[in-house]
Amino acid sequence: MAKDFTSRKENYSQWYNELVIKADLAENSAVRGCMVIKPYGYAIWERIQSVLDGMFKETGHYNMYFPIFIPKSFFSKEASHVEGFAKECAVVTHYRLKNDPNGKGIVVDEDAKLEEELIVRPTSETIIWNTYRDWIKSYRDLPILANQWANVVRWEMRTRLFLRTAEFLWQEGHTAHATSEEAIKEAETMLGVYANFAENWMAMPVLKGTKSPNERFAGALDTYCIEALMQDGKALQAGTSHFLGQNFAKAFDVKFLSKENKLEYVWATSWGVSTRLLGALIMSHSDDNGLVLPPKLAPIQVAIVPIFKTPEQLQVLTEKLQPLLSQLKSMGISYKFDDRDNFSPGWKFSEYEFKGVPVRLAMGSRDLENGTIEVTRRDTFEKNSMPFDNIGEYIKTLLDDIQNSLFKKALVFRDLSSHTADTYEQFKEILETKGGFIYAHWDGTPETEQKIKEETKATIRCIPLENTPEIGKCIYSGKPSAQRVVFAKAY
RNA sequence: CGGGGUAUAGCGCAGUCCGGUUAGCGCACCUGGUUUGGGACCAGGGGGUCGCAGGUUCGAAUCCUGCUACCCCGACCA
Repeated sequence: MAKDFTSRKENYSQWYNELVIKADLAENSAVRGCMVIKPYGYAIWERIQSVLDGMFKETGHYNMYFPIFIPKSFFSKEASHVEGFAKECAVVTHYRLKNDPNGKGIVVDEDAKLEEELIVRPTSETIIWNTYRDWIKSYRDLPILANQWANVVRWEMRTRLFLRTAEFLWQEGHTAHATSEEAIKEAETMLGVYANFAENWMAMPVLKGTKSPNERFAGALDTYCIEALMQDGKALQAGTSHFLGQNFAKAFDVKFLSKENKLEYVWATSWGVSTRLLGALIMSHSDDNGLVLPPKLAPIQVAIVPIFKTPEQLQVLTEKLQPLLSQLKSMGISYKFDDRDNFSPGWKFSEYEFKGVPVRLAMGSRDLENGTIEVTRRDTFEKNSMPFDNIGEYIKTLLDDIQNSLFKKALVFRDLSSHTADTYEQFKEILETKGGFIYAHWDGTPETEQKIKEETKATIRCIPLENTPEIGKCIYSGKPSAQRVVFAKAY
């Protein structure tokens, strides 16, 4: 196989970029920091959307849509929220252009200045809670379990395809509850949905946990997250779910009359995942030959390449393969029958490898004589000549097998890349030599976390939920600690 | 906003130091032919205000001045 990519181990960033371009997922746009998602990349996003949306509906949620513009005054009502986002907001100040009076081109019409500037949403809590005030009067109006699929804009200084772009696609759930307990349960439920999706669909193991105060969402009382480990030993936050307490209800004056006829503030959550999941998916499984997609999310699960010289030969192969195509269709397996005559079989093989198609079938005159078909799996490159009869059933089990083995492989990698450190020296050495997740004791103060971040670039990725309490001493300050937390360098 | 770099065909680049015919190469594209079981080959062809503006010169992609855009490393990234 020809090496078309920079090796993962030599230059991870470059490998990642080449992969995204070559697999035809996305490219940089003419607009700084923004990305063009190409049809193949978008097809994967649509798979992610459809599975997640189904999970949301199953847990009682529904969709809605709010404006992309948020009046500046809304934005400043929750103090820590505005502080968290102020530095990366795009602002609309005018609503009209005009021809340049001095000659060429077009200029902003200064007469068309907005009385109040509009913020292009970096997230929608404020505009949604401003509306919830009108929707919620009684405990009978609760809960609201709403979600929105949308784009948001965060004006980042430096961007990377899928991982951090100035504009990105995501879903944001915004729920309203009568009690604190119910809201916390909601935040935890949605974290569970995300973890389930990551592990069982993306084949990507994740740690579930809560964020330290430093890393918490601006305006939240508690932030739950799932953290995944990439192949270069850096962590990636793959999804978050926030318990917002009554912060937004108080900021937007959202109150309801309880059963007891008492006026109370509403409890809130918000939760989201973005096109960053595509970045996570790419980095979790891909190799030096291109993308590797888990079958459950692959837009094309099986590529079928007939090998022919003449139209007549293609005709024979097409007829022979037709029952298999029907069978795959009836089994709900997505396939592409690639009978293009302007590309050689070798070209097609490479293309499906770049694109991470889990299973490739090839059939030519030799197979016709022998009653066989060639089956190649993308994750291991294992290639077998199989009897053509009943190949459909075999493919079904093979796809399941690939899905499972991708998860297992990623899990083994994560376990091998997880370490414990008991001293600061040990901690720094692991960071430099191995990377990965480091379980270490922390005294619980933002100051210590900040110091460690400044000195090592590692941050607390999460305080794991499934963790046995263990008394110890903070690696930095030596003060007592009740459990280990997970440190890593992060994207 | 600091430090470094780049700008030449759709993409990737050479040519610039040391000015001199008609600006070149690979990929892609078009035509014809031979090919097709791991990115085929041959022949022919189309495509360029050399980032922008000024200057020096008989002559500028090349030298000088100014500007602009983009990339990389930092700062930023709930």
